[in-house]
Amino acid sequence: MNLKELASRLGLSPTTVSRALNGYPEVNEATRERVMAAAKRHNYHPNTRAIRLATGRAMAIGHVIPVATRHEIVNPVFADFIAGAGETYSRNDYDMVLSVVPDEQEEAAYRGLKSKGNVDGVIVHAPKLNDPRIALLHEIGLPFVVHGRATGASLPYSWLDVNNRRAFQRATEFLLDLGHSRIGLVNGLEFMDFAIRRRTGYVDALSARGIAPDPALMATDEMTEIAGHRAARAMLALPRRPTAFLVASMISGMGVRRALEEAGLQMGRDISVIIHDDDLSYMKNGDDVPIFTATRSSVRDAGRLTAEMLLDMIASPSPGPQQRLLEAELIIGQSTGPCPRT
Amino acid sequence: MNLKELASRLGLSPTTVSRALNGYPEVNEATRERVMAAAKRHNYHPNTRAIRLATGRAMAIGHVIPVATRHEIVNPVFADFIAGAGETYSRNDYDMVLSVVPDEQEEAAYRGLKSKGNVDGVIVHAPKLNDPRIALLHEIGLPFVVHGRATGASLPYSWLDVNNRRAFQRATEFLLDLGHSRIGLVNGLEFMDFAIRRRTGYVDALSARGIAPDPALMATDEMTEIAGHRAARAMLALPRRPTAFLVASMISGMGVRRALEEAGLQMGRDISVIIHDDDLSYMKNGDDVPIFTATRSSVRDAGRLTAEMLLDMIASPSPGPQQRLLEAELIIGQSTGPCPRT
DNA sequence: AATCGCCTTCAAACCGCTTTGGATGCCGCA
DNA sequence: TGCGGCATCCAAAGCGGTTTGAAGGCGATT
Repeated sequence: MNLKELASRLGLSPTTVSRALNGYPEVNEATRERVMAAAKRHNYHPNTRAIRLATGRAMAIGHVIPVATRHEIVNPVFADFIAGAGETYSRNDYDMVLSVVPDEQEEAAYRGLKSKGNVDGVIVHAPKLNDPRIALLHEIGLPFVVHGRATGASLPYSWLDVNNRRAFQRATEFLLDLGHSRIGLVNGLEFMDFAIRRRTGYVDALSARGIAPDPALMATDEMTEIAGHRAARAMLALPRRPTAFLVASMISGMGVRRALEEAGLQMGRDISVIIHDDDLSYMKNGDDVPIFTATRSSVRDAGRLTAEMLLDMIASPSPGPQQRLLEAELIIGQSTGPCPRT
Repeated sequence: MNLKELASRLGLSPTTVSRALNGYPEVNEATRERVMAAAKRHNYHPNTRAIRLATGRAMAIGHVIPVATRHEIVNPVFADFIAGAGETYSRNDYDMVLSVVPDEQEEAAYRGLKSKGNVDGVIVHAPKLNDPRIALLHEIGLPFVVHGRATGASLPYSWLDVNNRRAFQRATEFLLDLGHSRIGLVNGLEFMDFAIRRRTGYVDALSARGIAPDPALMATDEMTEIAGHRAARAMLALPRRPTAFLVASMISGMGVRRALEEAGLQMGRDISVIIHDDDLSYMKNGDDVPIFTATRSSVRDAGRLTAEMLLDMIASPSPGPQQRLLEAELIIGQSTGPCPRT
């Protein structure tokens, strides 16, 4: 069942039927209702491919996911972000198209999306220091919003980010207030923008109290259980071990916890841990009482909001970029306590 | 730059240019080369929307992700499966479109995908006992492949699955051979097809040795750290606690490990644990030596293969369904050992 | 020399919708 | 009575490709 057939059944022209269905004013209300009823009765759904060609809009948003032969990126946070963004798309009748490409083909993927007209815009994930994608997308003229920020970018761009610096600064201060002064930072990879900001927050908080950051207490690696474990174990083996850890993610946190348990230390009593909690749906930080004290910010909400921002931009392009900074909450769990006297 | 313009620059008709670019035989080789060169020079990429309308094919595969207000589903396995499938799509110039919809709209989502012509086929995730989606997709005539199987389905369908029953049977036998006889099963939700099969494997192995399954040793819940911890702790509190655990996932396994550590039990010595390892890229089971003894099967490979199967079916429709059963490997890690004498 | 057939190329229809630029009919008003 | 204006509706021209049916050119066959 297509437009033409529906129109002929109704004894109307395709023009009128199209307008009736799309809510244009120049059609008689009685006619409109007749058309709507017939459309429903015959289960008519306009062909998306035709709409797209006729309107020149793709009604789709792209997400390019570079996938290295080396691991990284297919990160656990991604699934929840996508779920959030996807909800927004569904509500607005947009499609979400994912391009999974080897990372050396990332640029080609963006260019292809634009020149082949597959999408109306893209969301940029996991921005890095001096991320080249921002200049690239400007050049090819594809609307985009970055989830996160890219330190070093010279061009203006739209973004939505969590205040990572502030979150880690507050977490550090919280630990300092509990009497901890040797605080291990188990950070993500520090070419990732968020990791840079988190370290800054940590360093700033220490410096503000006159504590010089100790490089031996600052680890940077992938946010996996393995890496978290490795980093924590190394720090616990130091002559003056840390009395607290600040950890980049829930998963790293599990590795840290494993190291603590191996060392016979009880979390929350012998040693304190704060993690960053993305509030992942399959990796909750406890039921009622949080396991870990954490800086929390829902990455799923971020997905929802980032997508909304992009759809807004596409619907009503404005000159300047849109930007939004979310604050993480600091939630108190069972993993922190006063620094034990030594 | 579009076909018509390119054609006129070359002094050819759109027909010829189109055929030259698409490798049709009825065009002079010299002409073809001239066309190819011009296309490259002018950076011509055919408009996807036009191709789709003209050919009637969407060149896209859909994945419907129902998202409950309650948790579940946005599961960690999903990201890796998608990454695998996405690789296949990219290689074949297909788009991957994800529909994230509230679960009560799942049926409508499939119908919409078909009637609006957004996709050429879909992949069905996480099949349940008597999954209604199979009959639905048959009815609406959308090609599909199921990742997993759906016990109770009466219609034939294509699927790719891991031999979950066999994997858990072998794992159970392995533990039995080590002298364990009280083995706790920390399973996923048992309306999920894979969880049913795993339990069957476990029960079969026990029965074959004349051991009656003890309901107190069989837990079923979501595969989260929290739930794994809860289940293991409950079993460890039994008068006759298990000496081994068989666990549905890496993440549940971390919860189990936490329970063991709380109970002061050393994994691999005091108590054995086998998990199922989906070989997730961000949640590796150890570097060189596996942490957990595990039944392993890469869900990313599964994604790749499932997508290939679907593309095959679309390219050359055959009457019968395609089916493929992968075997999991049993890899030995540090979490298992002989049953300690009591 | 006329005919046949192959190799190339092209004009035009088509995919299913949107949108422009009228057309038609009717009412109100001068 | 004549005409402007409004409310409705429609024919046809896109959108940018693919594909059908046909035609021109040319060497080979008879």
